Amino acid sequence: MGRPPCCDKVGVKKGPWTPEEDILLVSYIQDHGPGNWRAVPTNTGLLRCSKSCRLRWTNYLRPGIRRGNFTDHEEKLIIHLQALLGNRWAAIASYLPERTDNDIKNYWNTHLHKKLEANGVSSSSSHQPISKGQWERRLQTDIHMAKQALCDALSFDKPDCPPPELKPSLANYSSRSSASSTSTTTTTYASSTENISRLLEGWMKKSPTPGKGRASSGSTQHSETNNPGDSVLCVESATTTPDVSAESGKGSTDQVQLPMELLETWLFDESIGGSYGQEELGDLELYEF
DNA sequence: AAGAGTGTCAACCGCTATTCT
DNA sequence: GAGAATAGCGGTTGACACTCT
Repeated sequence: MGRPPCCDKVGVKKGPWTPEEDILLVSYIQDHGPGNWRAVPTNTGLLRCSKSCRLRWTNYLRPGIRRGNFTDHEEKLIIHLQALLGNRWAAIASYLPERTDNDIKNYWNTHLHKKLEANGVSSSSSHQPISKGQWERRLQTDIHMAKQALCDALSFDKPDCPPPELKPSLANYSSRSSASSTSTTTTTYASSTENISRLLEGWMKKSPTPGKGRASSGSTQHSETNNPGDSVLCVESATTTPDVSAESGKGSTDQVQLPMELLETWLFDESIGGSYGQEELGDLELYEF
């Protein structure tokens, strides 16, 4: 015996969300908080399946989301992380807390991938300069080193620092009046989030931590042990399978803190699969938390 | 001005891991 | 423990907007 179905498959509406539907969803989440998605359609009267409600919330209605106008820094960070993690968009999105995995994925597919190919730079998903096995062995070793570094770091009595999604960049952003003030104006409703963000302001003030999902909401992605100013990146590592390659993207994961110098090694050392040489990456500043 | 071609992105689909009964 | 549903992820699609001819 399993759980009851989340929603009726019959009569489920598909296609673009209307403002009315968004308001219904936001109002409900304002009162109950995100999560328990199977209850959302029945409690709100929305003719949407729970999956669609969750997607709408995490990708468009959730507070603190910025849409469009990727900065140069974000662009380069995405390129770096894609080279490192492959098409693990949720993991990549966890390093850009204002962006959703779907947004990053779209941006990669429509802009960055073409741009890199035009420049003759290969991405890790399309071409790897070393064999997968080689890369994985090196990755395993480095993850081990990173874990060791983390253990060492934990042995110090350092104050906790917030996970990336709570870092000042997001906090500053979340306090802005409009989540889409920098986005390109379009005529489609879905891209016009200003009205929604206004709705959400009240909720943001009284809600402690929106979202409790995995990578897209980010709350389980990051250890709370890194400190402000520490040059580390958080990278998931597979614990149940050695297949931690970019292609896999599945399997249970745990979290290790990558020292920035190690990340730099990964990123710039072509012999271990760093797809981009220093000259290609230009003046990228590595993202520091 | 109109049709064709191309680009963008919101949403859906199918899958796996996790959770629940 | 088994089976079923949910949550979440990445890949893909299709509608719309924009550009070109």
